[in-house]
Amino acid sequence: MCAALGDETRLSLVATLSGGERRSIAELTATARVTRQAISKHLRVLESVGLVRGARAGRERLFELDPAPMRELGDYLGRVSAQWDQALSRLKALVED
Amino acid sequence: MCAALGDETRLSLVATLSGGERRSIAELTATARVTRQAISKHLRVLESVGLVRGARAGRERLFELDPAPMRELGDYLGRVSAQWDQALSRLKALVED
DNA sequence: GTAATATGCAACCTGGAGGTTGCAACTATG
DNA sequence: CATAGTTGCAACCTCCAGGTTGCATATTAC
Repeated sequence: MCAALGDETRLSLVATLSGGERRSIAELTATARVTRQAISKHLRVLESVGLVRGARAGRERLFELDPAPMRELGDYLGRVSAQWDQALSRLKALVED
Repeated sequence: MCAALGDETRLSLVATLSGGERRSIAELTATARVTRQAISKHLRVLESVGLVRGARAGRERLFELDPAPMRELGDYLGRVSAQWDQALSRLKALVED
């Protein structure tokens, strides 16, 4: 269930899109080492998770990064690290005392 | 390459072991929904990554959590979240301005 | 010694993620 | 309209993590 960014190809897609400009599937394929179909699949996954938005524009389909979930991810990491701090101090207390 | 805690079984193993007491494979299997062999494999993986330590004790093999990598993980999360803060402000600047 | 317990080892099965290929459909351009 | 470019759809392939089963090995209990 590596649902999102565990994959290298997918991560590089997000990295490319984090440039801020909207890219077509063909463009995104150009800089990748896999088939257009593979890219297309990944984009669909990323879109279904909400990390990315795609919209038709003429005969091509332009994708852009959706910053909202990124911000959520930031908050999440913040909360998680806070929990970790607590968990770690508990663990330390348990082990080092 | 879901190397460590992405898996449910493995995560629950760590959770159980975070109780602090050393557990045999049989004990760990008792509370799990999979075979002893599966548990054994998971423990070997966790051991190879350094999250867990196992040592023979008579005819059984007792496993305990190794807190050190957990602490490292905490530090790591801290650093990552810091990087995220920076990345997010850059992203925000890019999008919201 | 013998039986029961706890583990190790090895072969095998399975589902799904990541890729590819081939073809059909739509759009722009001349 | 014909043609080239961009995408969608579907079938197929391969690899491997997670599991299972069966048997061998060690250790304790009797």
